[in-house]
Amino acid sequence: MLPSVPTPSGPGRKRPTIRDVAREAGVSYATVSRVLNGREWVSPEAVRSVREAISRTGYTANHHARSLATGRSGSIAFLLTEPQHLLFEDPNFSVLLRGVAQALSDRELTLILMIASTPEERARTIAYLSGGHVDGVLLVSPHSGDPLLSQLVQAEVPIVACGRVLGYEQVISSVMADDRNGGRSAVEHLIAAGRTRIATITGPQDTAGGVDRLQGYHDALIAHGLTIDPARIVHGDWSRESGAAAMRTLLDHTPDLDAVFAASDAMAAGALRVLREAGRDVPGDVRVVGFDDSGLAATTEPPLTTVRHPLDRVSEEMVRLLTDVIAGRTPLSITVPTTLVVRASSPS
Amino acid sequence: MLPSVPTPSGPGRKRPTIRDVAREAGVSYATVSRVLNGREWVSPEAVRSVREAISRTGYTANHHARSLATGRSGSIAFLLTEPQHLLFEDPNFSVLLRGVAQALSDRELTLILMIASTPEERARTIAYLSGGHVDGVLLVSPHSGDPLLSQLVQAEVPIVACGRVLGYEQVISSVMADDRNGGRSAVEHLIAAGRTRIATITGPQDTAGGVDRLQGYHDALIAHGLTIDPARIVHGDWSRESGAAAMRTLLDHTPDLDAVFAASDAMAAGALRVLREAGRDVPGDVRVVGFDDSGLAATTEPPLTTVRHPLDRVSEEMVRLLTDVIAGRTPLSITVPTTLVVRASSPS
DNA sequence: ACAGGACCTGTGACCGGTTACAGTGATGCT
DNA sequence: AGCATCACTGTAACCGGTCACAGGTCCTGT
Repeated sequence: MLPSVPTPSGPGRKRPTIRDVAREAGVSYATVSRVLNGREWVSPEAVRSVREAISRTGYTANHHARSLATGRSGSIAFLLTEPQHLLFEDPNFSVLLRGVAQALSDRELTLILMIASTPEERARTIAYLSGGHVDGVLLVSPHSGDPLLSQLVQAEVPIVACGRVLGYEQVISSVMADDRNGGRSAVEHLIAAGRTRIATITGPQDTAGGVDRLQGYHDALIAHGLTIDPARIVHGDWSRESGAAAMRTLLDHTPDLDAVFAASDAMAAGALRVLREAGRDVPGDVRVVGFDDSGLAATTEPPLTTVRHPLDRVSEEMVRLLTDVIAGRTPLSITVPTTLVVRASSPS
Repeated sequence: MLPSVPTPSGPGRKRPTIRDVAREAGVSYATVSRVLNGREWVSPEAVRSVREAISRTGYTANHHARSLATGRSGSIAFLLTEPQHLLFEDPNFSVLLRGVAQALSDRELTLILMIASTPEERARTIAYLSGGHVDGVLLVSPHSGDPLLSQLVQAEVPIVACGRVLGYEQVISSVMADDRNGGRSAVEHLIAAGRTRIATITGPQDTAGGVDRLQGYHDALIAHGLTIDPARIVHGDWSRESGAAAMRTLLDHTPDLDAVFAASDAMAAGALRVLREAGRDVPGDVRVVGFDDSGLAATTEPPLTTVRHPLDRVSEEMVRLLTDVIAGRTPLSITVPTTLVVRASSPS
């Protein structure tokens, strides 16, 4: 007989429990539990009849009960500590979130999205996370001075951060792109094209990414015997507007520049606009290279040569690392390689 | 005495339970529970000593145990049924997610992000959601034919969708922008500027938004005695590329057009690029109006006049509606008003 | 024949809360 | 004084799972 669609719920019917299944299958509830978890010895007939009873009753396990009994929740918090308007507008953030969601889904883990910007939210978050409701926490670009960090560490929650967390390297695992070599390869690409008066628009210098990408710029110039001119280094905050502002400053102070390395695509896009307004041809007069290879990069005018920030790899590694830490591995920081993507703003 | 920082956890120490607090406070655990939930009669001294014991022990309630006992989980699923690469790249999606996250956080509800694109994911999702692990589900732009919908409805999970769900109006609450009037106001703005040969690039016609915005276009033309020329209506899929393709078709078929209403900003941006390449001046030769007022709109060249899709209102209303449905209110569909944002692509 | 292991199953305690119910003093009312 | 009521508190059952432990078969080896 074809089993009709299981009817897990109906008007007054309650959801079937493991006891209901046991009764249906004519075994004890412990046996049903064993079949469900598949770890111990159960006779083939018992397995079969339990399976049948499960599909007949439309049984699904109650995660809350299971979590209570095992102490494992099967869920991971994705925690945002920055004011969220900054993050949600960042296309990189969306890509990271998507990757993490997928990686967790693949492992049958549940993703809990938490915001901790206001003081009350932060207090609630701490209580929630240290309350053992999640098995681990993924942090996105935390500020190293954030008191939340020390509280989480004290609560001994497994944590993996996106980006090195200065001062917590021993206790918080992290995954980050190889920003330094990425920056270096970007600038070397400009040098290889014969440019020598290369400016840079940096990211915030209190983030590991901002520091490392600038360091890569230094590395490349030094390696090729070029002098580092402080006037050619202007700081931005990752945003398009800050990139535009920085570009104006650069055109004012070092008008003879022949290339720009921007530490984010958004800043590069702002720079491109200012260059166009100033009548500079890209890439003829000035070559431009960005960083991230976000969705933006392919649609600027001209399309942007950029360093690909492999966020899909990063998210996958974050989840892998977190499951390792949950399983007891000691914290670890890993770096994933970047690659240069050449487009029209600085052709090869 | 200043109470030192509570130490909720330490090397071997287990988290304190309600029993530990009761012992500390010298009352029974039922009394602690009563204090926690604050619903019944408890003497002031008992309240005080329990409060003290709680802060002394650093107690936080175990949500799993509470959910098990009450049948309420305090968490809401944000469910994505579309292939997620489509959604995560959409800036509107990020804004909606941010709004929902904030609205849930304000109500002390937890947001669980779920992806249901592959068959296995869908099966897991159904099991999870109908398993009573969440109190409600927020759906983002579900396809009306999706079998997931009927299963969720059958499982009697409270649902609120973003966008009307054709065929489920009676059982699934929804929140949507007033797309029809938004489209109408966009086109009337063009008519008011003296344009008469107005084309439109629509969204997919199997989504409520796509249909309604086109309907608004019809409404405006008819109301002002203009004829509807099928050659001036081309379909897109919301994306920039489809907008560009549609614009090329329009320039081919009705080169005399003097205005375009695109049903999304991304499509409008694609259209702008094609118009510029074709040497048409915007807004001189052709006026362009978009829809959504996404981040994109302010950064196009020229900046885009657009209909503001109030996603912050939408997300707030979705959560409000969902809590109502969970509390037993019958399903309801609501519409939030749109407003025209005038920029350079069609100045006033 | 019987000890011992492999295989399988059921009982009952437990996870950490909520809540129905039964009780206890103190007070108010007749 | 007697009794009902109010204000408060504790006991115990329950939510739906997991798992340690104690058996019970059956087979094998001596």
